Amino acid sequence: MDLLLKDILSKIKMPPEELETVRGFLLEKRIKKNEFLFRNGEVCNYDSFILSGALKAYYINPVSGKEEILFFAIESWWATDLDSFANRTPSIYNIQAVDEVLLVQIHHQSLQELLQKIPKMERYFRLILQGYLSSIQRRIILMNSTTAEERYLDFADRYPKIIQKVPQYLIASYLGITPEFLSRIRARK
Amino acid sequence: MDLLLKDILSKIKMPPEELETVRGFLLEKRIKKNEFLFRNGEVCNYDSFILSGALKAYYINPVSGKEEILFFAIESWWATDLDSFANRTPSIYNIQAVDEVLLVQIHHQSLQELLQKIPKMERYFRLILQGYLSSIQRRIILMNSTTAEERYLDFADRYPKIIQKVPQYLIASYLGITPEFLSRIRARK
DNA sequence: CGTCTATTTGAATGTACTCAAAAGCGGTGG
DNA sequence: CCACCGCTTTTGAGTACATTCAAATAGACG
Repeated sequence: MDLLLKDILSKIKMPPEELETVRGFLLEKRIKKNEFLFRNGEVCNYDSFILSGALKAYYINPVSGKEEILFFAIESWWATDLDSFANRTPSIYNIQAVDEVLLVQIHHQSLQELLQKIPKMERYFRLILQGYLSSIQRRIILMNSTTAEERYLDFADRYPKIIQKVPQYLIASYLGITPEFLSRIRARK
Repeated sequence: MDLLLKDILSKIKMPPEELETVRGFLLEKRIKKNEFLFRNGEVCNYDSFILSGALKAYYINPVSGKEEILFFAIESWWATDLDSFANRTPSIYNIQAVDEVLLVQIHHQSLQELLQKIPKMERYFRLILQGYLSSIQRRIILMNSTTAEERYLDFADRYPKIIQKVPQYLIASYLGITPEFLSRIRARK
């Protein structure tokens, strides 16, 4: 839990007693390998901050019927389907534990109350979103302007921790290529 | 300017006198076809809300040397390089007017003051970011799981206004394909 | 050790790209 | 009003990057 409180303090100023109030809205949760945070079709009720472990978000390609990775999330990241969480709509993807994961969660309803009680937290979440928007935009640029090989090298460079714990066929899926082709890319280095 | 104030009221509650305070932080600006909002390498000092017209954001592919469209923006959208604007770093792309554009702008410094004076605006901008994050994530899914043809049909369907004003080779660039290939796609319908 | 899953290798194929050239189209000036 | 210019779109031929399907290896785990 402290990892989250530290993250908050790194982004906004907050006196200790307010921080304790924030703590009161949070829940710790442990989920086992392969368990789901939520599934396609459910409304996502929690926003989850990762203390340790890794999650994968994926959807099923309606044409091929295969799993496709949307993103991975590791410690210090928030993971949710924001559209589902914020607008109370069924999620279009799944989030599942890659290994054992320790989380801090906040329920949708609690978040509304927290934002009401401590409006400063609006700023915290705005800054979080801002960071994600930059990184996802960077990913779009990468997808449009580079070959699979460059994307793989960039990913390996940027997220070595993920490469270590996640099987190669999931990395391939994240990069938008087949596992066979990723294998060939790695072979020619 | 009213289009923006209406947008704010559609997302958060705000008494008229506060809304007038917000107005005081804003500037109207008209830019001509092909003029730039900012260029690659500059720090982006304004966040701009579009009242009318269309903008394109693009970067130069370092390998091919060609322009690649990151996004288009039309009325009721905010346009900026958020990373540059928020973190005072040089922008990695350009934003240029596709036709004559009417904007409401807020300077980076003014925004800090506005957020201080009217913290409710944190919420407005958080909600804006939330919407963009959802739509950009949707775009990633589309890029990974569909062919160029499906992407074009989806785009044509979703943004008919943009199709009307933007030349085809820019649409191709946005979709991550060559103009020749887009031409062939359209031919086979 | 055997089973199940993940990775690698091979061959044929497809989607999209490159380069080149032709055709279309809109504006401007003679 | 037509001719020409510059720019966009289309068409053609050859090529490259990445996929599919199939089969062989390699690894992990009970």
